[in-house]
Order: sequence, then structure tokens, then C-alpha cells
Amino acid sequence: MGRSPGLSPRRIPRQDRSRQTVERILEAATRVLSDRGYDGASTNRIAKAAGISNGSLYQYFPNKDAIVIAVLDRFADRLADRLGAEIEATMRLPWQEAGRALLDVQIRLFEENADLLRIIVEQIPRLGPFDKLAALQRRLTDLVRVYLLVNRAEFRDDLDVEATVWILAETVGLLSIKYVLDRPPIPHDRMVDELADLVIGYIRG
Amino acid sequence: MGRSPGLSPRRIPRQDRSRQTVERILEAATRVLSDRGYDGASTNRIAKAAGISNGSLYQYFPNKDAIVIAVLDRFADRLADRLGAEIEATMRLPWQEAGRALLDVQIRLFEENADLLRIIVEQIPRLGPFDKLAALQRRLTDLVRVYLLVNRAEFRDDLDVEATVWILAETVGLLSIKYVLDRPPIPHDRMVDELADLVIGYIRG
Amino acid sequence: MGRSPGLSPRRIPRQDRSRQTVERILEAATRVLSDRGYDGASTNRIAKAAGISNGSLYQYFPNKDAIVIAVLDRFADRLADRLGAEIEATMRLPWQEAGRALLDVQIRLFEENADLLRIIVEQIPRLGPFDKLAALQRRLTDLVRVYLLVNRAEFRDDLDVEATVWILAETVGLLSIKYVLDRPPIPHDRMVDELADLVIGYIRG
Amino acid sequence: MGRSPGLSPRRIPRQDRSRQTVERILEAATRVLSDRGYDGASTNRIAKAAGISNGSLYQYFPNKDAIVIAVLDRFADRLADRLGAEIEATMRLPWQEAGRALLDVQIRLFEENADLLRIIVEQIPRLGPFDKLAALQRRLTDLVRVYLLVNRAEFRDDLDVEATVWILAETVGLLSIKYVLDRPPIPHDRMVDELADLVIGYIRG
DNA sequence: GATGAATGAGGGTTCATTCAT
DNA sequence: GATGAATGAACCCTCATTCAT
Repeated sequence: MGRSPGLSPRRIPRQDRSRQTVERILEAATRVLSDRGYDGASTNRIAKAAGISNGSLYQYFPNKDAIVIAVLDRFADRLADRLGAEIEATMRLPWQEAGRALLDVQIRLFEENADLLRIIVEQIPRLGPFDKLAALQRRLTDLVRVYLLVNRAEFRDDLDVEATVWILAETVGLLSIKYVLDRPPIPHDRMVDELADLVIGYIRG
Repeated sequence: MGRSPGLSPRRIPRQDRSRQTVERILEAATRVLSDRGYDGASTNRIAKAAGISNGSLYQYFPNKDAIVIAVLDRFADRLADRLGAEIEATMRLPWQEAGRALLDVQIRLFEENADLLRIIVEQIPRLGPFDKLAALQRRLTDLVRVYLLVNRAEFRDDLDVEATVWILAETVGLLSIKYVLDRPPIPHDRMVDELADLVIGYIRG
Repeated sequence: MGRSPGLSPRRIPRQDRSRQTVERILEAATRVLSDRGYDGASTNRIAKAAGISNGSLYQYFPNKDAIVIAVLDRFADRLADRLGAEIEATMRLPWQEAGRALLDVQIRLFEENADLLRIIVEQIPRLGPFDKLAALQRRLTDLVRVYLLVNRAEFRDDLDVEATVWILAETVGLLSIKYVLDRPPIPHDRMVDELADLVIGYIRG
Repeated sequence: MGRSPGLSPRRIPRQDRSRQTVERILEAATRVLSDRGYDGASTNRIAKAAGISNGSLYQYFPNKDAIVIAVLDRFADRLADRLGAEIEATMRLPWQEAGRALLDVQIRLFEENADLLRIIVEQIPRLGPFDKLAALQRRLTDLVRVYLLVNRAEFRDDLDVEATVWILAETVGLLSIKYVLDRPPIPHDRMVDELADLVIGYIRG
């Protein structure tokens, strides 16, 4: 199932100028979304923030949701880049250290983008399940699965891999987000430790 | 701290007819919300679904959000009733069993109201926090804290109670919801077991 | 030309209770009108202020404007009573003194009912030309005409009676109202004097 | 003291088409206001009368009252222009002649815009005072004050300038308006004469 | 391409009036 | 008579989208 046809960028920009305009639109949309929420991000406001005319928006995006999706995709791409780099950097470490490092980076990335993250979590109506954030989540899930299978010997015997993978991935993802958005009185490093404990306690059994 | 006055129901119904109408409004609103989300739940649609005129809505509620809040309050009340009954019923069991029973009931309740739960989770945060749901969450958090303090001897020494309480409450809440909404291929009972393992592994250390 | 049929009280109350209810409605309507203006005086609010039900209003008045007209009529009746008494009391005085006394009373009456007067002047949309306020105005105009004719000898020769009557009546009426509503820094007695000077200067020529 | 920001025109039109549209809106609004009054002048009706869509109204005006105010401002500007010209033209005449000429022009202007004038007088006070009309009124008041002070020698000794100014300005303004709206059987020129007599009789004492 | 004017369906809400009890 | 629940047309306004230049 591909994405519904109305939601992909309308044209692949060939010229630099076009790409720049798309970039300006996305930056503006990110800003407006972060500042005023989904409902407050009218197309007119985005256009004005991008310094282009109302109508020009529709040269590059078929409708408002396509812009929002593009913003999310862009955000997901950046997360993916930084997490991918971290994965490579820690690939040869023992899994506990690698996992801890990944946790640390993920929470840090969320903290750096807390405004947008809040909008994504709290305000963006679901725009279909095929966005890149889901892909990123799948990628991290796969990573967890691989770790789990490779190091199976160290874990409890009755471990149901698929159930465990789902629970671990969601636990880590949801708690990281909630931590950043709710700011409970737990310092960053302590949070990472606790999350690591939670995970290790679970798979050790 | 009561809710801002503009959001409480407008009229205390005196006649039976009135009470029926309010009931029909709330049922219709629940249905429309579940089916079409917050933005799709226009007052016109709710009125039509309730089989009453648009204006009648405003005999009982001062505005749209008051209707939505009434729906959520009703939902929270039902959750609270059933969870409260379960808490009483399991109060004298060992904490592992009591906790497991509560998990079981909570997930079951969520499963029974999955549509509405999805709306609450995905779309309602836009409206800000809701007293009654927040109160329910606090109540459960308090329960966790008490369990933790009472049975402290059984857990690891370095346990930071407040951090642990936060993490436990959020883990259990978020995962239960996510489980019901995403329906991963994990059977209900298995899910309860896994959650229990997750919690126990964490606090045992 | 009678008043359009929809604007007369619906029934002539036979019983005391009915007359009392009408009175309560009119009092409430006067209060609500004075306090909240024409647009703010919804039928529901008037009913509540009168301590009766919404629907009962329509037992006594066919529509909202009929209520407003009745309020105006009641106000006009009271003005007429008090001015009538004053006219009788001053009938035998020289016309200057009589006129001055009438001016004094009229402004005083307006001052006592400034709130309602403001609403009448500023907010009541024209409800047809047949209300009792117009009748009162006509009555006073007639008085002026009589004074003028009776004392014609004292005035300038070229005096066009009809034009003069119109101008005098309107001048006195409009200025009295404006004086009460705008409260320029002129004391009551001075205002009466000035008005008298204005009138006398005009008809003396 | 500028007007509250919510009531100024929204967009400074750049294209000719825009200016035309604004013009059509104002003309239509004037027409609809004159014909149906403030309450009857719904935005929908104004839009339809202007031959444009409802939404277009809001490209140029932030809300209904801004449209009404623009109509009034336009009217006040025209009055001010024509009266200003007349003032200049008569500046060097003796004050009696100048005053008479101004009276003549003012009543003539009112007569030309009787419909709109009726709306302004009867319905607009609900919206509160209007800067430009108030400014025009002040300007004329100042003129009266200057005349009075400059020619003081000719008037009665006990003349209280401020009270006299207020009374003169209001008398002339209110009577002119009333004359145009009520159309008593007094010819235009006669009315001007009578008003002049009224004024002169008053200040001569 | 780009502009910005124009569109119009739909939103939430009010309130004078009617109707069933 | 009296009640108060119910009605529904009309209100002002927004905004994603399209169109003429």
C-alpha cells in the first residue's frame, strides 16, 4: 500500500531555487508548527513565515497535510542520520554499552527538538501509518531484534523474541518521549540508567 | 481546583426527558468522536447523530469542548469505578498477584473502549489535561508508591522511589495503551505476563 | 393606521394574578434593558429576571418587540403623568415661569431614568412611529402651540407658528436628552436657565 | 488615540482589482445599511450585494464592525471635505453670513445622505463613538468657540462660553439631523433662517 | 513560476419562538 | 396557565484551496 497520491510532494524540484524554496517552506512550517500547534499552523501563516505567497505553496505541495508530513519526514531523517551514526560508532562495543549510548543519544535528540516533538505527539492528527517516523521506529526495532538474537545465550530461556522486541522498543521509545515532554524530576543521566536497568532486568529475567 | 466555569454542563436536567437527551448527546458524541476524531466531531454531526437539533446541544453544554470533556469524564468515571472495585478486591493478595490482576483489568478495560481510547490518546491532548483522567492516573501512581514503600525490603537497595514510581506508572500506562491501540501479535495474557516481568525485573534489580 | 397586529399585548389580563405577572415582566424587562442594552436583553434573560418560565412570556406578549414597546409605553405613561401634574400645577403662572418649571421637571425626570433613556435613544431600533413616547411628544408640542398662540402679542410679528412650534419642541426635547446623556459640565439649574434663554431669545426675536 | 487595532482595514490593496473590490464592498455596505439597518446588514447580505463571496469580505476587513466603521469614516470624510471647503470659502465674511452659509451646506449634505444619516443616528450609537465623526463634531465646535470669543463684544455680558458652545453646537447639530430625518413641513431655506434666528437670539441675549 | 485575490463550505454559537407535558 | 425542552434559521467568521493575471 503506497501513500495516498495526494500526499507526496507535487514535483521533484530540479533547480536549486526550487529546492531552496521547499527548504524554506519546511523550515517555516516547522517553526510555525512548533510555535502555534497544528490548528494554528494555517497555510497562510506558513506561507508568510516562508516569505512566499499563499498560492506558491501549492506549487510544491498538494495540500496542507503534505507539508506537515514533509516536516515529519525531515525530522525523522535527521533523527535517523544521527542515530545511524551512533549505531555505527558503537557497533563493536558490548551490547550493554551500545544500548546505553543509543538511549543517551535518543533522549538527547528528543530534548533538542522538544517543541516539535510535543506537537508531533500531542497535536498532529494521525496522517496515515506510512511516514518515516514509523520507518525509523521499525529500524530501531530491527536493531533490538538483532541484539536479542545474537546475544540470546545471556538471557532467560523462555524469552519470546517477538513479544520482547515489541515491548522493549515501545518502552524505550514511549518513555523517552514522555520523559522529555513531562520533565519529571529525574536528571538525564539517571533516566538513562533507569531505562537501562529496566531493559536489562527485563531480558535477564 | 475546579474546571474553568465555561466548561461545565449548563443545565441540571429536571425532567426525565432532559436526562434522556443528555444521555443521547453523550452517547452520540462518544460515537462520533470515536469514528471521526476531534476535528471531525462537529456539533452539527453530534446533534444529528443524537437525533436532536443543533440548538438543543447548547441547552445542556455551553460549547463543544464541554461535550467532549463530559464524554471523557464519563469514561474516566467508569474506569475509576471498575479499577477501584478491583483494587478493593485484591487488596489483601500478595502484591505480585494484586498488581497482575490490576494490569489484567486495566488492559481489559482499555480493550473494551479501544476506539475512544485512541481518540483520547491521539487527539485530545490538544485540549489540555483533563481533571478526572489525571486524577485517576494520580490515584494509580499513589498505589504504586505505597506498594513500593511497604514492600521495600524485597527490592534493590539503591532504588530511587520517586524516579521508580514515575517510570513504573508511565511504563505500565503507556504500554497498556499502545498495546491496545497497535494490537501487536501478543495475546492478552502473555502481555500481562510480560508487563509483570518487566516491572518485577526492574524493581528487583 | 393602527399598530401592526403582532405588537399589542396578546390578551387583556382579567385576573389580578395575570396583571401582576405582566407587571413583573415589564419591571424585569426594564431592568434588563437598562443594564444590558437591547441586544443583551434576550427573552430568556427577561423571563429569568421576572422569575417566570421562558414560555410564559408568550402568554402575555406575542414577541420580544411587544415587550420592549410595552416598556416604552409604561415609561411614557409615567412621564406623561408627572408632566401632566406639573402642567396643571403651573397652568395659571405666567408662561415664562410655567415653561421654566416644565423644563426643570422634564430634565429631572430624564435624570432619574437616565439608564433607560440612554437605551431608548441609543439602542432601541425603531419599532414603528406609533408609540406613546411620540404621543407624549405631540402633547407637549400642542402645549407649546397653545402658549404661542395665546401669547402671540408678545412675540415677533413674522413668527411662523408651525415652524416655531416644531423647532421649540425639538430643541427642548433633544437638548434635554442630550444633556442628561452626555453630562456636559453645566449644572442642572444653569442648564434650565440657558434653555429658557434659548427659547425666549428665539420667540422674542 | 487610534482605534483599537481589531477594527482597521486588514489589507492595503496593491492591485487595482483590490481597490475596486474594497470600493464595491463599501458601496454595497452603505446601501444595505441604509436599507436594512445595522442588524439587518449581515455580512452575507453585504457580500451578496457587492457581488463577491462572503470570505472576500474578510480579506479586507477583520470583522463586520470594521466594515460599518469604514462606511461611516468615508461619510465623515466627505462631510469634512465639503464643510472644510465651505469654511474656507466663507472665512472672510461677517460671522452671521458665514454661519448661515455653513448651516445651509450642512443641512444640504445631510439631505443628500438622509438614509445613511438615519442609520447613523438611530442605530449606530450601539457601536460606541466614532473617531472621525467625533472629530468633525469637535472641529465644528471649535469653530463656534472661536466665533464666540472673537466677536464677544457683540453678545450679552453674562455669556458662559463653554455652556453656550455646547448648547449651540448640539442645537444646530441635533436640529439639522432631526429636520432631515423627520421632514417637518418647513422649507429648507426657512429652516436655515429659523436656525439662524435661534442662534442669534440666544447669543444676543 | 509566482502572485494575491477570490472562493465557499463548514465551523461554533445564539436566540426568538413553538410545542409537548 | 405554566413549564422548560426543543427547534432551526441565521449569525459572524476561518481557512484550505483555486484562479486570473
